[in-house]
Amino acid sequence: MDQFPLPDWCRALLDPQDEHGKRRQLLLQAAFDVIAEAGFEGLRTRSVAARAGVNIATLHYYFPTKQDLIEGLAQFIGAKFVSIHGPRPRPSGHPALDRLRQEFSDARYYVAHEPKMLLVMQEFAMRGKRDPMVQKVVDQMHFYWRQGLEQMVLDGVASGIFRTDIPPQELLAILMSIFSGIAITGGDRIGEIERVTETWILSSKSRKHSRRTGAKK
Amino acid sequence: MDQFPLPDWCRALLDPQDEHGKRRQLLLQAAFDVIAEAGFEGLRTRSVAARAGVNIATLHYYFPTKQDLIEGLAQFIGAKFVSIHGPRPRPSGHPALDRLRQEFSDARYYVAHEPKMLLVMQEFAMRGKRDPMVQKVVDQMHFYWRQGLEQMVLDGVASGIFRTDIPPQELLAILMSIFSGIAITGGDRIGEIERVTETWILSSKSRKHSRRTGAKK
DNA sequence: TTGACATTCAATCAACTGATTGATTATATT
DNA sequence: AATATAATCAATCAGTTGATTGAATGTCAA
Repeated sequence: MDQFPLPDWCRALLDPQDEHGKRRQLLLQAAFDVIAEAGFEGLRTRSVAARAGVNIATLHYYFPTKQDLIEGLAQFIGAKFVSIHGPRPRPSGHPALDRLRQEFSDARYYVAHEPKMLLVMQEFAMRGKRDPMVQKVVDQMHFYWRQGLEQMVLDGVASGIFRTDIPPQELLAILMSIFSGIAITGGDRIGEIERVTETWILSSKSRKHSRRTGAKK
Repeated sequence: MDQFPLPDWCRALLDPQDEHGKRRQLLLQAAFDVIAEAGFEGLRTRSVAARAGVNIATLHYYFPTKQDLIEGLAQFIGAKFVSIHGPRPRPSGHPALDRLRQEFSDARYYVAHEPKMLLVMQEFAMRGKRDPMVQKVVDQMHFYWRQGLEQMVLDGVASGIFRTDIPPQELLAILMSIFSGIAITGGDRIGEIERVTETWILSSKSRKHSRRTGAKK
């Protein structure tokens, strides 16, 4: 959505200049679609080639093995994930609160406009359990996400906008659980969850910020 | 662990008398193990038969098609899921709080002693998206779980042990998100999450109950 | 014993699947 | 023009996979 600072490890994948890179992306997008529809369970190199409109041998020209294709796609969606965001919430004057609301905005955006992304992400998270190369990328993304949230929590507690009677690490743990839960439960009720989260996490003296004027459509 | 009241739809599956039923369960357990190790992605009828120590044709005698095996397993783990629980928490005098702590106890127990169960459950949840018959069973379990939590929330709010300034449906939504999150994030930090949850959810006048004397090993 | 039924398995089938081969075409370089 | 390189594809291979067949084995009642 907006421009966010991207981590180093994902820049190269998102702006292809050469034909070779574009062709690669076409195949990766095809693989993405196939997995979104049929899961890893139904991922066939032939399906990917057919969807991309190329011969099966051409696919193997760009990705010598199926595993190469999968690892390439892991990088691809990893890069996409950190570059796609929901609309920025109206600034509240408190960076930590803005960051929290951004997280919910992202969640809403993915559920509404990029459901395939969440689905494929889940597929990769599960595959990672049996595929070290995939797990590496998953861990990378998870670390990046966790780091951002941790910074938010520390900032929020330090600045007094978040309640200070709960250790930051505990806040971080439950927030991560909440957002992970949203991603898999499909994300109905995000509105309710956001309201409760703010009620819970904001310090009593900062409750005046607790509600925005209206929800974006 | 303890005896819990079981819903009707899962009794028949758990106490086999006849040889036929036992053989069936042996095959289902084998399928469970294969999925736990390789996911649906790696589920092969031959692997299941081999692990059960029977001929592939014998498997097809009990489960004419692979789909039959999968649906049978869905019922099987559905039944197991409602019958396996963590140890009962020490009674606090408040049913709703006991129920909440039971939920965390269950979460701990599954993470520590039945990690395969959580893994396979996730596999089925994902497969359900492309398999209506599986989804039916998944929905059944989800509904059963949700209903129990909803009852807890309503009870907790009505009895005043839970804070009353948050609508019950919002409490329910975020609690489900939290527990879903725990199940997939692997469940480290359950202790922290439980502490924060109680801090958040208990009404101010009932905080004296908020901590137990010690955590079970 | 005989016959009906349930259970098991070796052998096999047809379709699928990841990957390779060898030829062909397009583009760029000398 | 001649040569090299990149890209593409039809055809094919070897191994896999869900499922079937038909024979063998066991069990129990008549």
